[in-house]
Amino acid sequence: MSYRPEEFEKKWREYWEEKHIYQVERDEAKPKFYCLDMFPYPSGKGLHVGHPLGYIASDIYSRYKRMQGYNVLHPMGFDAFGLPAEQYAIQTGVHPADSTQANAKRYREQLKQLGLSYDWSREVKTCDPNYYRWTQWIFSQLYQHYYDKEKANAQPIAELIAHFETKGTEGLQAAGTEALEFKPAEWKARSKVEQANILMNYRLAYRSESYVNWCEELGTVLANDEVKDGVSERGGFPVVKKPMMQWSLRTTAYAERLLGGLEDLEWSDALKLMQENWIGKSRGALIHFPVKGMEHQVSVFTTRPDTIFGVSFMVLAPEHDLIQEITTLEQKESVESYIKYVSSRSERERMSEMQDMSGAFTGAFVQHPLTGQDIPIYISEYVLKDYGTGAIMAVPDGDDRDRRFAEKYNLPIPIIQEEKQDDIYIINSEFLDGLTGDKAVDRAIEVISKKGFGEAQINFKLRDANFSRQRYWGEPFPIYYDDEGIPQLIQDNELPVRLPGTDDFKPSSEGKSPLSKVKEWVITDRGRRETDTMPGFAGSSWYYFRYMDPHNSSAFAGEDALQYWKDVDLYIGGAEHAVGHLLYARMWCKFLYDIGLSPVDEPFKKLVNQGMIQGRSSFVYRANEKFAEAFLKKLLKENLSSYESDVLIEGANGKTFSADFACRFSKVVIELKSMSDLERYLETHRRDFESAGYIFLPISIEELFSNYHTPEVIINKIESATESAPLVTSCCNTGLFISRDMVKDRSHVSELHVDVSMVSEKDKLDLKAFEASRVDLDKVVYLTNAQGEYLCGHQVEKMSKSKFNVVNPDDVVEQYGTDCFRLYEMFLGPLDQAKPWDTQNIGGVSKFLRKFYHLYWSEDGDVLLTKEEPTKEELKVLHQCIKKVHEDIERMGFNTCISAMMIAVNELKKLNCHKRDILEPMACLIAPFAPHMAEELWQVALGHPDSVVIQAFPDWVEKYLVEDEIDYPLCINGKKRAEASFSKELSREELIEKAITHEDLQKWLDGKNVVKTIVVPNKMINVVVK
RNA sequence: GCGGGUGUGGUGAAAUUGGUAGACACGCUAGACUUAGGAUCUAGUGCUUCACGGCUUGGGGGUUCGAGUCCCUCCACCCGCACCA
Repeated sequence: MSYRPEEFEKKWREYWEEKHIYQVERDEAKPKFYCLDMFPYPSGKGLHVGHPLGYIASDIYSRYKRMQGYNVLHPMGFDAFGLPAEQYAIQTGVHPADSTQANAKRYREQLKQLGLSYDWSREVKTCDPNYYRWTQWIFSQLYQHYYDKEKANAQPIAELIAHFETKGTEGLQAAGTEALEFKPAEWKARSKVEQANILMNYRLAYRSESYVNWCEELGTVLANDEVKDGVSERGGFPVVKKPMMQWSLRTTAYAERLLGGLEDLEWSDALKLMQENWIGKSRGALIHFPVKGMEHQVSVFTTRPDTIFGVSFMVLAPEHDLIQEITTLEQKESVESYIKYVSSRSERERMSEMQDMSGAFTGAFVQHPLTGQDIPIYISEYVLKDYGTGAIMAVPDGDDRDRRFAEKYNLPIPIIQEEKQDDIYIINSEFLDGLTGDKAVDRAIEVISKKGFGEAQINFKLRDANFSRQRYWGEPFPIYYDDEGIPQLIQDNELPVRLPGTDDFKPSSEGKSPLSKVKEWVITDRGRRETDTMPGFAGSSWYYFRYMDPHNSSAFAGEDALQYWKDVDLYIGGAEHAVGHLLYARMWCKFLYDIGLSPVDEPFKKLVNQGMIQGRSSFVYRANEKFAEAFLKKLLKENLSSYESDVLIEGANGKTFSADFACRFSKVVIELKSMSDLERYLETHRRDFESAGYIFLPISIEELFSNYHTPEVIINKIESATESAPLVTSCCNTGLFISRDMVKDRSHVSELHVDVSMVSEKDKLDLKAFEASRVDLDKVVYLTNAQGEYLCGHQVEKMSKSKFNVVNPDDVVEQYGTDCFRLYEMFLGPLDQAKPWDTQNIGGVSKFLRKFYHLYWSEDGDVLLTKEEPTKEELKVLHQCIKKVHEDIERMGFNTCISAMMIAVNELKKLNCHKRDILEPMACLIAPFAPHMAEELWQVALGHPDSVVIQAFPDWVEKYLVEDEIDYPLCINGKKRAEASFSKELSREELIEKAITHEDLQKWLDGKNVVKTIVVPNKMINVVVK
């Protein structure tokens, strides 16, 4: 009986499930280990091969830890609220609750099929009312706290009110949106609404009118990390900045701690840097410039206060509050039209025209606090409203943008810096002259603060997170508005505020949530409910706590559970969450820590990003003849003579081609070294060609190949493709080269390359001959026929449904078995590296499993195991393997673990070893990687009554590893010239003696003097000669 | 523009602190035994040379007895951020 995973894998999965073997409870006697995967959003099409990479890695690690005696918490759940389900609902009418339910079910099945050791009894779903009840509860807590900058933690709002009543804002250290100032008496005199507004200025979850990213197409506001390149991350729709009344989280209050906390985390430097950049701390000064002839002042933040003598104009963001008040009558019109122009522009437009300076003069001036000069105030969109103070002092000699602006508007450019020996010195700046770098900055701040028109300041790029979404499928806020419009919390005992059922998910026009249309829900006795919902990151910001105690109905997690499980020891997931989820989750954790609920202030001790598994997308760019000719002319430049000739010339591998063919083909390949070159070329010139009336149509060719077998059909299909019906695909293959003539005349068949899988047996092409003539089809292929010409090629890119390059793991599992799939994903390369999915190596892994299996069983199904004493050699093989696997699992080097086991199996096979004493530990060793086979070997072959899952992971014994003889490379001047095996016991001198007298070295030593000898014990011997 | 990463055979990739470059696999070549469902086994396989040898970790330079690894410099690709004052 040979290795047939399909005959036992399912059996063991059922066995594990029946025995609840992965179910975990608190156990004070054992050390805990919390190993977490980033929970998936259950999208429509199920898992693809990229998903499981991280899951398998964390599963191997969890199983390893479990076998080492840890109490391992390894849960899974679903991030189930979010935009796609709702978009899908709008298109199809399927309620998000239903589609989410169905998708989650499918994900669960697929995950189970991968043999992952999750404790499913702890599953969480963010859209479950028993879950989001606590999301709402945590929101309430945020709402009821503010951030005390002095104590550096969150404090109850009641404290703030007490402070206002006794001291007003005096000595107040609360993080707020705006700096407010009032006396206790003034506070008491304020109306309820005014007081509520003041408190809003400090709450950690607050409502305010702010400039937000508005996405018309999605009908909602988006957080900064949900906007990429000026368009929405989901869907790629345009985004504009727009003032709106919105809920926000005061993430900025935690900026310093979010930055400082990174230090002790075991995260990759790259990831830490991404967070650091996002938080964007910078040191500088706040400087106030009095506006001439008015009470106002323009405050600016600058990191270079030492350039203050170089200021020649000021710039305000077009949204700056002061503009209305300072603009002179003469300038009013131009300022207003400029503001109007700016507000009409999308983020995309602003970004693409970054180099062009635009602006308007307000007519107002500030007075330079040191020189007394009049300095004009401009407005321009290059100054951002929400960074710093929304205004800058422009120093054209220090800043490139300021210089460009000055040049455009003919403003003076005072020279205040000089470069000498790689250092930049300040000049023409009185007391700053001759200073450089930090010294200059410090001195400037010193003088500025002494003279009282500014002070040192720290500034952050991080902004408060927008927390409102005008969408249906999210957590409702536990908020209603009373008669006076003051937001009021819904009491804890009334939670959850359930999401009402409705069939109308379309966002209403003026930026209102679909919930606003559910009248009977919105209107309550106490007032109108908040109709926005929370963003996707709300539920995912604390789910790691819920797994600790998922069924608790009186707390988000019980104290005992929190104390025991504490934090996540290992968190595995994609780098796409580097600044979104991971930052919010850290902030929520810090907040819960501040209010005494979390025992830790950082949730994820160690974090590993798995690399993306990319898909291989193939393309055909179709062009009519003119396009192709133009394209080729560009590429071939002067070579057009041969392009049109019929002369046969010699191609790459001594094969002859028509010049026509060879020229096009090889040139295209040579000129365009990669698909991205082609992409870039086409992108750059696309518009030119299109405007000249050429057709330009990207088509994927895969589906053609999977559905149609003959080249004729392929060509017909390509010809019939139109822009309205682009051809799309779903499988991987290499490229192809076809011309009409080649198809007609089968003698050319050697130049026709088609992937084997897409050709039926009788049409099988002469691939060998083709391979021999192959230039580099993987890069670019030129395709031509009577109707037009095509460029085919493929590109490695993110695996995604929209790119038609998705590979489904089910197919692979069905063909090779779960264990093989698991091993293969790990064997593909280092965990953290991005790699294209490619099944070409999978046979090797499958072979390895078979060999492993047949150490225990013969092909005929006889158990081969013997009770013989293992030899020294066999023990060495085993223990070397154990050691390597141990060490490599610890550093997440799963690919090399598998290599090590392959080596061991090859050696054991060579030794014809079927001894229990060797094979028992081997079964345990492979258990984290291939749990099904390990279980089969452990229980059936080895005859144990219990599961391999709970066995101890084998340990290596050093004495089996020692060698008596060491193979030394013998080097002359660092180059290996011979090899010899010497006893371990030999001294340095003896080794040198033996080396120098070694016969293979004599010809290298002959006539030379030995200058120096180097012996690295157990490693090498080097003789330096002259 | 700024920040980070990567670059090793035909391919995926190995190589604690500088110490035998290419482990382990795929593919390929030859042979064996067979022939059915992806076979298995043996040998070979970085390039080059008849050979001794020479060359080889993106290119160039340096430190060292010895460099994939350290330093300088240039190039290519990938990722993140981006009028952040």
